[in-house]
Amino acid sequence: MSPRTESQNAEIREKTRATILESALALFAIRGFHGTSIDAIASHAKISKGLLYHYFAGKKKILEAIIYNGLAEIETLFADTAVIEDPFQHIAVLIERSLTLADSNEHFWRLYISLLLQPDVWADFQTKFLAFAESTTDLMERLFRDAGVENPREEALLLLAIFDGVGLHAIINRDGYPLAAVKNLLIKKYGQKRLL
Amino acid sequence: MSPRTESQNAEIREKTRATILESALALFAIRGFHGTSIDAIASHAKISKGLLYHYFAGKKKILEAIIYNGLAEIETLFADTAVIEDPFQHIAVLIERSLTLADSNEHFWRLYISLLLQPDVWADFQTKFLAFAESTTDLMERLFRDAGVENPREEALLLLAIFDGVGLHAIINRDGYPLAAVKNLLIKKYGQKRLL
Amino acid sequence: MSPRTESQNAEIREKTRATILESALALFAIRGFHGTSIDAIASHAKISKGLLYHYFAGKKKILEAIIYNGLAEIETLFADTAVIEDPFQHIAVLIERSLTLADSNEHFWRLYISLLLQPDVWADFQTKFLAFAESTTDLMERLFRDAGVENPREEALLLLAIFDGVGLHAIINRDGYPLAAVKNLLIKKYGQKRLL
Amino acid sequence: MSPRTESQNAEIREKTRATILESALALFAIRGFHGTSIDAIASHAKISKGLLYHYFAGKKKILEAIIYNGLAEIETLFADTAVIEDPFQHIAVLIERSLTLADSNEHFWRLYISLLLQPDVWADFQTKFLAFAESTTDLMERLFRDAGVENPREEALLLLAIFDGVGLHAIINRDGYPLAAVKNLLIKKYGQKRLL
DNA sequence: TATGAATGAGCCTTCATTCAT
DNA sequence: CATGAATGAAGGCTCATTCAT
Repeated sequence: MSPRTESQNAEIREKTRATILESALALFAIRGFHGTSIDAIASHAKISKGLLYHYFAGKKKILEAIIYNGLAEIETLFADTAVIEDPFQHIAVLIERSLTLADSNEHFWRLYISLLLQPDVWADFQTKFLAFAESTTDLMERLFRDAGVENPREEALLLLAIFDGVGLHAIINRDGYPLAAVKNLLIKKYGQKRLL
Repeated sequence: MSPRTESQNAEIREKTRATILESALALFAIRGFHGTSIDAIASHAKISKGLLYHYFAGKKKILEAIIYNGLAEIETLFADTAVIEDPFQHIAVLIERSLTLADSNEHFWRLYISLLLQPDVWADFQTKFLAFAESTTDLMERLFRDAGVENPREEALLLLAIFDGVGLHAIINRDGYPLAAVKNLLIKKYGQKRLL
Repeated sequence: MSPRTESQNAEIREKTRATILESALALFAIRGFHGTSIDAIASHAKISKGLLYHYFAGKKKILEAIIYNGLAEIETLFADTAVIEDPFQHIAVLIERSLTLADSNEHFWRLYISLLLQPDVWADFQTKFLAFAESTTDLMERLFRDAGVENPREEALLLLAIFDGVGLHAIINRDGYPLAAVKNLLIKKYGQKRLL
Repeated sequence: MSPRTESQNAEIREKTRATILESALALFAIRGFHGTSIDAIASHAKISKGLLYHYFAGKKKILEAIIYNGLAEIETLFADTAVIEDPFQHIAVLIERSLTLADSNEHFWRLYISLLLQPDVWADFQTKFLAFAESTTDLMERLFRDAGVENPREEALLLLAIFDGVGLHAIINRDGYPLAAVKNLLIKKYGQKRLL
């Protein structure tokens, strides 16, 4: 057999890497970082332990890659909302997308909250996240201020807390949670001139 | 010499037991269940590993005792609010107490959210908690209905999500979070006839 | 209350000591020396661990006392057979008593065979036992020689092996073993002029 | 570099597995199951503790494998005797092989008797063994009946007890035991028309 | 005489990581 | 690129023994 071409190899690499990350995320999310073994990840990804170490230097590096990817995805999701001019519509879109995110990225969500609660696993992440949260809060505060709302800072903090709270409940209750109804209620409350 | 009296022993046992539970909670909260070793708990409690097993049959039993105590404490906190007649005042008191709880019982709070997110550790807890959540939601829904609010079920779900969301943020940000201001905003929004 | 008299104390001591030894024997016999914990012995004897150490300096000392008692009992059992003059009758009585012993002292029997097979537990015992076996073999050999049997040494070794073999099977099969029938067969074979 | 071929791995596994079983048997036999640590087995086999668990899921599984192998070996040893037509010769061959076995498989022998005496370690084995013993007894009874001997059942039970009794003594006395002489005596007694 | 809290060494087992192929 | 055998440290748990009362 002829050897693989370089681009074939690159493709394989990328695919294997993705498989590992998906497997690790699925397990970390449900069992936690310490509760997930390298063996379990390799099994889930259907590769050997040795190969896994070819792709990632250690368990923590896998976690780092997951977080990196996850945050990037989130940033992408919100990147194009900046062009929305009307602050109320902007807020409505943020509500819509945030809650959709919790629904579609359940695993990442579980992991990310867990990591925030247990800073011991990876203190770095704490810092990185707080920076992200800070900038999001600032954006939201600006929107509320532009909308002429009283106490824009507190309203911003509250709405962001609502995102996490609703996301949390939606994930925990899973099938039983009326996410759409709650989302609508929120949009009704926030997506118009007079805050309810 | 005569042996210790039974009450002397009971006192010793109660004290040591409490120390162990406190130590375990402090560690579980920050490092997670799997991330906390029995050794660490024993060291923190300043007792030997062996003695720890004299008090608890295993790591999981410690967790169970912590959860049991924690839930009992929470139920106590809300037990006497039933007598409040005015639904708005009732809601205001619930807001007040819930958020105070997150602040004062930070460790339990961290642990409890983590457990909900990682059902693998103790599936039992999931069930027990969902029942608790269900009954709380029902109570809250009734209050909103009594208050003549539209969509009482969704409003109830939302407010409970807010409790957890704000609690989460308060805990994560710790010193930087203006919990009092957010609490006031909430009370202003919910503690009066016309929901804002 | 008046203090106990010295003789009352002595009585208590003797009784407690016996209880401990019985409990230990029952457990050692079934679970083995290493498989039996001090805790288990104390529980079985319904006394505290501390008290147990008042009576015996350690686990091994308990074993020693058990062996000592057991061997003494066996020696007693055979002591008065020396007066029997007819070698065939003598042999018949030895068969009778040996096999009865296995039946009545099951626990000691189990323990004693186990110790012989696992000399590591207590090498001392090995020596002590071999001496006992040697003297028993000599006695038996003399009986066979007096009876005019060919190969008295080998016959002696064989008969003693039969004792242990039958005892072993009787114990292992317990209820299902026709010990009486086998005993009769043996007495028929050995208790008469012409060996069968 | 390419990974080891499957057959290379199989060879390694088989070899290491055998080493572990041999080491474990040697130690279990002398010190008993509870008296033998995993550490001791690994040291004896000159592998790491971790590797041992790569091969066996636990201490008990090692024991099971040993028993399984041992019983298979014994069954092999007796499998081809069925063709012998003359019952006396058949019995003589069984005597020969049984006692040779005790001599050559000393370790397994020690272990197997110990396990029978201490059913607590592995109750399953008890059952499995009793079935084996039952079928052996049936075979032997048939032989005695074919040979026209009186009380064939009791004679069968007795001879099997003799196997175990002589084996036991041969093992305990080790170098000092005239196994050949006793074996000859037995063959003289049993290997001919008129039982002695 | 009697109790049971307390200790620490050691045991069984798991797991992140390395290495030979 | 890929495998799985191998290691060693650490984790959960047990247990003989000591000690204060």
